[in-house]
Amino acid sequence: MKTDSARRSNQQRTEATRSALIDAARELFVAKGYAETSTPEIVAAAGLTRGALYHHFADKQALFRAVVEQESAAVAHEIEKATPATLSPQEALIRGGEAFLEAMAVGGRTRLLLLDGPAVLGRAVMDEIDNANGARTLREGIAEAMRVGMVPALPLEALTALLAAGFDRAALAVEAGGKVEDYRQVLGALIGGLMSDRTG
Amino acid sequence: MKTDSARRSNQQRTEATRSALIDAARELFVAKGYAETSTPEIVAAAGLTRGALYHHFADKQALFRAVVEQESAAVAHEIEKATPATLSPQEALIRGGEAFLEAMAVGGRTRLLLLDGPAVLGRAVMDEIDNANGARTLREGIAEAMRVGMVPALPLEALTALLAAGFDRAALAVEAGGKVEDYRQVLGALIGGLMSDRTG
DNA sequence: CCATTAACATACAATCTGCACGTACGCAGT
DNA sequence: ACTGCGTACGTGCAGATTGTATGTTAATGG
Repeated sequence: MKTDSARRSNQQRTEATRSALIDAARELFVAKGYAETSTPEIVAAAGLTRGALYHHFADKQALFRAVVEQESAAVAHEIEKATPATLSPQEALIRGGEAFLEAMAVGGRTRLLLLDGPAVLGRAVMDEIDNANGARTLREGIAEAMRVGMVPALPLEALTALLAAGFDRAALAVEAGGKVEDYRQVLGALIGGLMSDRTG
Repeated sequence: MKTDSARRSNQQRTEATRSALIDAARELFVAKGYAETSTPEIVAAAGLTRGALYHHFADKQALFRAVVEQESAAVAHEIEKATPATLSPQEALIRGGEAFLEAMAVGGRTRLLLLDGPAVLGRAVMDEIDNANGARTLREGIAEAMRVGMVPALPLEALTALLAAGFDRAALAVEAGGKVEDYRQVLGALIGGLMSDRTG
């Protein structure tokens, strides 16, 4: 039971090196982008060799996917933390949106999740990852709002996708120097307009 | 003044090979993505050598940018064609949106303009390209609608970006198999809701 | 008609990726 | 505790790719 650094179980070894690789990769992917980051760079930063990398991950893309999944889960977690089930659908949507924008302001999340992610992994994989994390929550929230009549009956999938796209774009714009207030205001107007709408 | 194939001026030579490279590159970039397409493949498809490519373009990325710019201009052109100045702001927005979705349904435009483009060239460059083409038109249309009071006073830049993001996402979703009608309906509801809104 | 330059083709150097091979340590069975 | 095996790596290699430097041909301008 000694937590010695030289004497560790295989399980903790694996855990440690996987984390080291993911963390090092994350930093480089964020700083230089996926394509411009080489595996020698990554393993050097992690204090390992490419042998370790290709033992734990099928290829460079699989490592990138692990980074993206971790990041997506982190964002989803922050959103869930901000939207307890006790909130009304309306409050949940608003708070969730706030939490999303705040979470996406961290480090290089926009680049990982909104730029390189879709291009490297493909939109289908990204949708899958999003769905396993935050997007499902959003869709359910909207469905709930629709059931209560807060929002007109519209194709759920489409509405979810378009709202998510708006939030994504807002996160991108804010990181690029746009004023958060502007985007919050427009997002609010868009959602608010929807709620007082009969257009169908 | 002979348009002989063997006897041609430098200008038409340049024009011809640039087009051949861009066309061949477009097809491969669409089919396999930017990263998975090699320059030997491109020049082989164009019936040239890499010498020609690197003579006309600084690097692979510059060739990709040329492809993206051509595609963006094509989309913008189709939108302009569908929105003559005689239309009311409201009609122009609706028709423009329709035209956009239709134009984006062509070949691999979503991949070029919405997936690989932002990742390879960066969001800033893509914004620049969009602005030089279609986005400016959209912003002016919205500004006009705002001036007439059709749409509440909101930060113009933000509103433009979020609406554009919605249309982008709709184009993506439609290509992925989503029903056009669904997205048109939601898009309409979003815009319609905005017009009958006091949220500000 | 000649000098210059543009428009290529070819050859080369530097990387990078993925895999095959080799090794040492942890782990289960006896 | 000893042994056989699989896991967790490190190392070396082959193929491919990018950008550049060098050479050649053809067009252009004086």
